[in-house]
Amino acid sequence: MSAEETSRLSAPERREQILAAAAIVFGERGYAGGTTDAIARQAGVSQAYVVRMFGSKEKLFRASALRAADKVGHAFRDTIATFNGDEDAEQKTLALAAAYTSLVADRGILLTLLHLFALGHDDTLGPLARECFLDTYRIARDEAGLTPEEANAFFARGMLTTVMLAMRLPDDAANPYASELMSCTFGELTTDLITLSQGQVPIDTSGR
Amino acid sequence: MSAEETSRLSAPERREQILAAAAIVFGERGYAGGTTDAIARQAGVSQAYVVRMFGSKEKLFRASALRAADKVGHAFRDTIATFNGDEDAEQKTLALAAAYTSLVADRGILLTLLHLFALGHDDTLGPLARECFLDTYRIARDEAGLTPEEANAFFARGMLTTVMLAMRLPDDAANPYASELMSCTFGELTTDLITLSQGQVPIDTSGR
DNA sequence: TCTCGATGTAATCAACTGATTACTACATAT
DNA sequence: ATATGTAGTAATCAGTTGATTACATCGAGA
Repeated sequence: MSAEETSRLSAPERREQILAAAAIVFGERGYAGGTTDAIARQAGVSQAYVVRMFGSKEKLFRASALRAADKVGHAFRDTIATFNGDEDAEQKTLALAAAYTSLVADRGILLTLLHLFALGHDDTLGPLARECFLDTYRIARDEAGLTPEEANAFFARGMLTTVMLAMRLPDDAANPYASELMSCTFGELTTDLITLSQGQVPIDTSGR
Repeated sequence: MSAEETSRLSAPERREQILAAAAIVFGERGYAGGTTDAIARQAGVSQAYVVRMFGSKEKLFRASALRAADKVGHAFRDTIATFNGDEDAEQKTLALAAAYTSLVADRGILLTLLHLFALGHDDTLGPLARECFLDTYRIARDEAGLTPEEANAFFARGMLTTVMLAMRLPDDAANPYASELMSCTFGELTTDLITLSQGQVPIDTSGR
């Protein structure tokens, strides 16, 4: 992904590339901790270009968060579209959970959303956090047809999953408590998620 | 809390005061976003004093996170100490959940932990995050005697609770989806948590 | 009362970082 | 071929912030 010697790209292509880089950097370091320079480096462009394309770091973060929430929404809707109406709640929940965990492969988006949620006290980012979260909740309730209790249990599991991935618990797979918790949370996908999580290379950290 | 005209205090007293202020500031703004100056202002001391007492911002954050995890551990152990061995899993889980939500009153500690967990990719803070989390998990498994599945469900609910509070979802109590989700997650404590959450005044944000 | 250690601050520094500006290079259409 | 708009960068600036230093003030014990 980084250090690609791509020549000129169209603005929409660069935009997507920068947003992908932003998801990784913001996902690992959060809003305040993620620098536009680190994002630029990850995307293979100059820091000035990143700022100019999005106007400001905050606008870039907003775009990054909205893109992440959009990806979650699309993954859910794609799954819901496969329902034929005969599924019970457990089947639907399992299918949605599988869709959610598959998003781990899209590096950074789940972690960027977690950082966004954690910044709910911020005057300008807080409303965005609540909007993104409630939009997703709405999909589970109205489009997937889960009951409040089912949706609640589903989101609880989702949050635990996200936090465990943010903590890099798969790095502690040798720890019996960690491995027990992961098996219990991820089920059959545990080994897949562990290899997936450990295969993600660190972002460039050297000076400007 | 802030702008107190307290005269000289002993070092341990100041230390605790600064740690309480740090929990609030780090809880709202995260590690990178929380400045030593904001913490100093919240504690009513100078920025230089905050840094010197803890050596560095990172050491202060570590102390703040450890203190938060310690408070969670103590709350759990205090609850576990009331068990007489006749409780079933649901009773124990409910009692622990009540203990956890009561920690919301200790402003910032749950949110500081969430920010710590979200920084699990950090080279130096990541191990601390996993340690704090697994220590708490260990208490639920070995000291409270929950099964892996019970502990899993308990932590899932706990994470959802924490994220909802971080997002300030109680501010959206007028939103039917938000209120439904809160009722479902918090049960009878919903109204208490809403008033508690809304009573917490913003931290000082004016210039240095 | 007079030290002397501990509490505490003002002033300042150096590094970092988001943003801006002026510029270059490439592609496409006429 | 040349003009023009778009992609892209190097250089630089100004504000912020963690850290350091030198200094001030309080209180307890000899």
